[in-house]
Amino acid sequence: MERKPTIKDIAKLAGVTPATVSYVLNGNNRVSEETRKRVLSVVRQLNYRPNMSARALVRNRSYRIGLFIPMSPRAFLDPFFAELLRGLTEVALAYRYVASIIYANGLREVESLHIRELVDGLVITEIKMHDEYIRYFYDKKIPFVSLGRGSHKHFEDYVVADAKKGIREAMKYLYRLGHRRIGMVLGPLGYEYIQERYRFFREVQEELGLSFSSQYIATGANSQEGGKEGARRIMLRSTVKPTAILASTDIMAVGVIEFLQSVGYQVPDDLSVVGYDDVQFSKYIRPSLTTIRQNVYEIGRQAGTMLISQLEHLPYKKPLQIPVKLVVRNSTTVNKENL
Amino acid sequence: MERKPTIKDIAKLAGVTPATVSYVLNGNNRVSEETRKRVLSVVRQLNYRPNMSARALVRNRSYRIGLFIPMSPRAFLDPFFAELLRGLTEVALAYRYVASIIYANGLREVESLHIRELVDGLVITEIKMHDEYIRYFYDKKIPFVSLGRGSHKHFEDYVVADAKKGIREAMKYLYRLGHRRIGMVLGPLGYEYIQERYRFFREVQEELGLSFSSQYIATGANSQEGGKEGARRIMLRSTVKPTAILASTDIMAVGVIEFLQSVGYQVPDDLSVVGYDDVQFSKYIRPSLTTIRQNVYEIGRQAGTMLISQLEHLPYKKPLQIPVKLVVRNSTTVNKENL
DNA sequence: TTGTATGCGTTATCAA
DNA sequence: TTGATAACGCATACAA
Repeated sequence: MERKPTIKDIAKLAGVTPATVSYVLNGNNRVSEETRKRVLSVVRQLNYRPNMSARALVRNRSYRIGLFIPMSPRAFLDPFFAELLRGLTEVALAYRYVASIIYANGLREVESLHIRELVDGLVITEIKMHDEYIRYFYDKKIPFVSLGRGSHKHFEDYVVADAKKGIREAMKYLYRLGHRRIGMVLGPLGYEYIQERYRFFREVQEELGLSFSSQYIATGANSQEGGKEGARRIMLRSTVKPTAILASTDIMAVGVIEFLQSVGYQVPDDLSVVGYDDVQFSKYIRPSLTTIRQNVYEIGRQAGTMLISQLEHLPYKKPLQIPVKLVVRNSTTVNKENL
Repeated sequence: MERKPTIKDIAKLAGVTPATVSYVLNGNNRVSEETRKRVLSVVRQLNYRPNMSARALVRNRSYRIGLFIPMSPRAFLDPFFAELLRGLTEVALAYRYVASIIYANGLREVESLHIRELVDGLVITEIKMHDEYIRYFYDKKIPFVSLGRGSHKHFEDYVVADAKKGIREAMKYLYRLGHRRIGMVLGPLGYEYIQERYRFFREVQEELGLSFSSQYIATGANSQEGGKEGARRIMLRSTVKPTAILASTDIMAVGVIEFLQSVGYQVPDDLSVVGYDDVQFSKYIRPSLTTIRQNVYEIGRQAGTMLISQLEHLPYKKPLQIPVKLVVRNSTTVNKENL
């Protein structure tokens, strides 16, 4: 009979009661060094691992964590989430948790989900109306970690990428290539991370002593179409054209390139284009895209660790910032005006 | 006090014992219609939902299912898995299960995972050495559903796409465009789904009365590089060049196109190229890719339903076949030789 | 057709 | 420092 050993088996073999075994396993220190050793040796010997269902029942936990994703066609096709989930899953399994996607479209759908029956806590991504969700989960006392800071005062359980450094690297790189008139095509400003990328763009512009012109800025949907449209507006209304364009996401950069090519510009010879994210297709398009890469997998890992630490009342550092870096490919080159 | 109602609360209010409530909830029909109604009404009234942890403990289940993925850098960047997981997650949640990724690289790593502690069952994807995994899980009596059939005799819990129909549509489409010399660039034949796509290619060739020439066939890694290499070999060794090439995956098609362009061919004017899968980047590359689309989301849903039905001993149809369809974009056009 | 009693594997309370 | 024992919420064998 190959039945899995239970806490009782351990207790019997170690000559103690289940309670004592439980104490040992849970780091309760009101137990003598001697019995602790004895118990642990039996645990190893039988390769005992606590039954998570039983533990879940008595501790009123599910040992599941969720990656909260706003339901939208885009969401799941975005490799960003897949990478995130990979990182999250990995730390989850290490702690004997399980990570799952939880998706819902809007707070009303969230209400109907009975989130606490599904998971012990959530990692929420940089969704639209981010603040609303943060407040909601905060008020409902649903444990969560946020990707992106939000605007709440007393909330520090978040992980962010060092977007400023990314933007700065990209801009400095363009600057060194001789670019002075740098435009930006932005996604919807309702998203915190878009706002942030724009703000840093402005700040770095100042650092570099570049003048600002609203002619070179356009917003649009976070899509290929949006990128095309943004590029079109910038190119049509500017008398002196920009020599480089930074897009707030890779997918918009694709649109930018497409528009430029459609009206006869060569990328990067006539105009350099930089993306943001480094999603999978960035290296497949022609020209391959120079872009700012976030280590999304690492973000997932850190967020997962933070969430589980919070759930288990373990100490942890918060908030957390993850580095980013510029990946140079073929959509950028020297500004020939300066040659 | 807003405590969640338990089975005891229901029992008390309905004037029965917890056992009776349990019978009603689990469809045990040795209970009178009258008490059943009474119980159900109380259940609805208190919005009672069984505690899954308790149920998990007593039934020795975790109510988690896993999507088994061979750990590899490629795996997670592949939108195929993301889509699959989306479908799986959706049915899982409907049944109050939770879906998670389980990844491992090789059977040895699987061994160390204690899979049955993590999940009640798996959906396994079309991995290399597929058969080995099928046999392993089969022998270990770990419930699972396979994507792709494998070669086992008495195993029918699988979901497949109708690849033959997809290949046929693509080839017929090329045929109608005047193409007669159609080549194929293939990924590693160790994968069942690659073998299958090749086999159907051959069968449809016969159907269409096209002659076969091994000159037009090349295999390589399932990657952009592999696609380039395959196209190179086909183009170098053939005296009469093919007018169209079918790639076994989109990513290989990208490589094929890249090679052709690099040696001065125009796609689609000189050569038409067709991919398979319709992953995200297929519409972003230039020319955008004509490809065979599988409804991966639906495959995920069906596989999930099959797995849960198996776990819960519900009746279900097996095996299952999902339709595919050709998506025509800009990498294919009429064969000008025939104009 | 329904109730009683017991067990699932842990953790936690209270004594000892 | 340890042991009995009672929960946790549900399912089920057996009795009534």
